[in-house]
Amino acid sequence: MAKSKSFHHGDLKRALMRSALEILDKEDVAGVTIRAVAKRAGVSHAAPANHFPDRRALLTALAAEQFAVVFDKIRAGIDAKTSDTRADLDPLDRIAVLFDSFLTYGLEYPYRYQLLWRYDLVDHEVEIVKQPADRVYDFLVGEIEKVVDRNTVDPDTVSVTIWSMMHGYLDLRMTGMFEDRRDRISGAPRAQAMLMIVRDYLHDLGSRV
Amino acid sequence: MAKSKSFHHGDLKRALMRSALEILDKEDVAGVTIRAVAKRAGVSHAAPANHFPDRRALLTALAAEQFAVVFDKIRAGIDAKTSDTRADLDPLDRIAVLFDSFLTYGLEYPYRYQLLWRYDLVDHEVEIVKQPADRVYDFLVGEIEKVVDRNTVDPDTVSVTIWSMMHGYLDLRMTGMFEDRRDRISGAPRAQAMLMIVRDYLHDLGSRV
DNA sequence: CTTTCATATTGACACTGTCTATATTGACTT
DNA sequence: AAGTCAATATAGACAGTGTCAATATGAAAG
Repeated sequence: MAKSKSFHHGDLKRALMRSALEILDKEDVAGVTIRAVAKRAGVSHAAPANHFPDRRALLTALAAEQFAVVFDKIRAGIDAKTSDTRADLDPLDRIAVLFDSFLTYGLEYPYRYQLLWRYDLVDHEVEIVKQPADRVYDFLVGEIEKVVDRNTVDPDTVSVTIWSMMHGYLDLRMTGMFEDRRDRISGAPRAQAMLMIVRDYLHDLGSRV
Repeated sequence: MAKSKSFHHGDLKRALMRSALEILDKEDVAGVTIRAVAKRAGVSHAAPANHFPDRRALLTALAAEQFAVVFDKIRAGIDAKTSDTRADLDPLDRIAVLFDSFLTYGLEYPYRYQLLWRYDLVDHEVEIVKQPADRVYDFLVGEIEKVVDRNTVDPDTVSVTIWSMMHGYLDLRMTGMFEDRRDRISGAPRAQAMLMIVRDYLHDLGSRV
């Protein structure tokens, strides 16, 4: 085997990513310093350099992994609901699962979620990030295209709009923008209400065909 | 006079904020370091401490100012359109102006816009930030309440949804999420198309009353 | 057993924010 | 007009950061 326990430390790369994630579960990405991660993994401050050329590379790898996690969450959610109802879900229900998976993830792991979109810390051009991120987005576009009539409205615009709404809500929540009176119904219930708006909108579009 | 030219430097506080903004127009907020701002203003690296206890305070003051700028933009936009048509705008048009002002600002000054929502760098609890930010948001809520029927849908949720969409689009654009095929119609035209969706949605809501 | 080379360590450098002690200087008091 | 005071600016230091270079370690290959 090539990846188990062999060298000085034994798969330090994985250990570093795990340490980084553990920090990210407690604090802001600012706390994920090379030195802190190294210390937590029990190695010297320069050891990570052998596996990640710089901090950006470490955080990029972490984000890539998490994008994949989100995609798996969506897939699992759809599978679960499908086997429940013993029938294929219609596009609106599948979009609802996407929406729900995303919001659940974001509300449960705010710092992980934030990392995903820190373009100053994560390289979104690199393939290991692009691919899993695309898979999620493409899924949304695919479902929207099934629902929407091209002659009535541009499916791309609808996709961008829904994705924006989803992300915007999570991002703004973390700034505290929606706290206090603004979010009397906060967190998941609010998200459900937002989903209803999307549902209504899409349903209306469908019936206009 | 108390604020013109008097002390060692002469209203260094203003000069520092101007320097910071100039940097922010060229690069990420990461480039807005205390030392860089000080150098640009022609003072020593510790001089800013007399006016801002720490970097957070400087960035908070900057964000506060910019929130006010955005609000003024909206107000000016509405005034302009009102004097054009020589009649009061209906709520949908006023929301359109809000939408447009925000997106124009965000697309023109991406780094300024991003600073507004960096809760790790800006104190959103402090009054100088809260007040101008609230004024913008309250404006949106006020107009939505005029359009929406409380029995059909919760106006708060609609406000949160629209605000989220607006912010989410700008934020995601900067990560590159909507580049390439995803945003063939990019920037302002895409924003216009999104606004259309909002318009349609709100209009339908209105006609259901 | 020796060589080899990926991996890990130590130490250094430039940069950051922030603290302390010191110097400057405009404005007010007498 | 002279002298005091308080606000403002400076210089230097410190701990922390990412990253680079030189060195050490040790598992696997010959």
